[in-house]
Amino acid sequence: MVEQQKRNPAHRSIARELGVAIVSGRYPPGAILPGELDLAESRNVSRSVVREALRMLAAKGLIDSRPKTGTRVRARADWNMLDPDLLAWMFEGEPPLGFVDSLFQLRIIVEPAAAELAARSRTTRHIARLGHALEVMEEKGLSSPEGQAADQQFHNLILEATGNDLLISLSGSIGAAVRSTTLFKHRKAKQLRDSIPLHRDLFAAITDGDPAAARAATITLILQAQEDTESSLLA
Amino acid sequence: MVEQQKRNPAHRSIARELGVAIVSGRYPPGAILPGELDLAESRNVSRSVVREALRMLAAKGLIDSRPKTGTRVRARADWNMLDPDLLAWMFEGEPPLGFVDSLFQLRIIVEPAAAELAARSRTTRHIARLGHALEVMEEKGLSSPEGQAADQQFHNLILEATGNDLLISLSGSIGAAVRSTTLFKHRKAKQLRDSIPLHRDLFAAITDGDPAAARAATITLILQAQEDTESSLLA
DNA sequence: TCCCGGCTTATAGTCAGACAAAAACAACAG
DNA sequence: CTGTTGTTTTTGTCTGACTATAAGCCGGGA
Repeated sequence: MVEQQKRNPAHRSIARELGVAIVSGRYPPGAILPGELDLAESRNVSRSVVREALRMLAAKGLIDSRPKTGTRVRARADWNMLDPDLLAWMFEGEPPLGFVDSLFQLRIIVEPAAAELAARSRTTRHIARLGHALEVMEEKGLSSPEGQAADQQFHNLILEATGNDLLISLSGSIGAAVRSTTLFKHRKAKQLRDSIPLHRDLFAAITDGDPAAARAATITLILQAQEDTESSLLA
Repeated sequence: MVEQQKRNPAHRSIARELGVAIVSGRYPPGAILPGELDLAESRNVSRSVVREALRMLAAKGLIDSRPKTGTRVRARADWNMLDPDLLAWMFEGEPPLGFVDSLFQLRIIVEPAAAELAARSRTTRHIARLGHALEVMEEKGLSSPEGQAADQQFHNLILEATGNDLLISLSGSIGAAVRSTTLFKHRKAKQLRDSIPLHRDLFAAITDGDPAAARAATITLILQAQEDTESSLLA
């Protein structure tokens, strides 16, 4: 079963390129990007491709186009920071330290509360799938790609168990960002603490239907991840 | 100072129309929408306009296009539920009751935590602006457009005071959705309880730098809004 | 002097038609 | 039955033209 590699239409890569340029500050808020014709010529693509790329960025709140004025980068407050693409673009370059802090602050707000909800409304189906993900993590270890994928799925399953569509959507966004920070962790840190026992605690709390324990286990888990991540960013 | 009315390019309205059709279930996940040429002809626009609209929907995670297969509606889990446009489209028709519940569940998770943070890291500048918004609310009342705008801004300012970009972005999304539910409240409910005293409590807690009180006041505020909203939805 | 209305003009917005490329499906050969 | 090859449908890309919009200038009037 091979994972279908992502197709790559021109408008997608142009959007990515411009998106990275914007979030990395090369085109700061208020700046006006080159005209559609210039962009098309410099990238050797047609104007339609450029326009479709710009529409995508506009849909994410990054830019605003109007005749005569051109295409202007909108204020950061208007950006859809929780868009998975946008988060991924943020981590293309070096992630600003403050941004990593913001991410963990959001996780520490959302995920413990979600774990609490999950402990209340989980079904046996959820428990089974969580158990399976945990097993994979234990067998393959957290350094392996399979183990990391299982880790991702473990956390996604918890949010899914809450039955709240908005939280599930957050799951995808935060997950994408966490995937990126995990890269940094494993790139720089020599020795990471083993988080599998903590995952086991969390699993037990959810299985037992113990919201308070689920919240506590999640908080511990995130704080540990934060310490590991920050120490590797400073290295 | 007139509020600039929103420009309305064709690709935007087509995107809106298709977006509403998708979130309202007329094109359920897995369904394949009509070909670009059909869409263009039936809407009396050119194919480029349709394509740009589709790119916008794709950027929000709603659809996925590929040659030969056509354009397919993606699974709900892939949608960017926190996108302000998407939230607005959800409320175009009648908002599903479960969705309103999800929204309040998210608010009760995020906003009290944000108020706590705000009480810790607020600056005098924030306090001044919060105070001003509160004054406007008191003078104009919550039934007036100005009062409601001030209410919105009050809550946005709190999230802004946290200094967390991701939370600020959530502010825009949640705010857009709340604006829609507020419409329902005032449309159907005869008498709403006055929430201004609660806002005053919250303001005082943030000014005093009392995180626990800020959390408590916010919880009360949201619960009251939830009760009012749900009673008007049932009416 | 200052304000207002019309003019100019650069830029995004829209249109039309053509060809390229991907991929599902069918037909065919082994 | 299986692998391969061709066919065909649909999105993807290109080109070039025209339209609509709005910023900024310029001139006329209070």
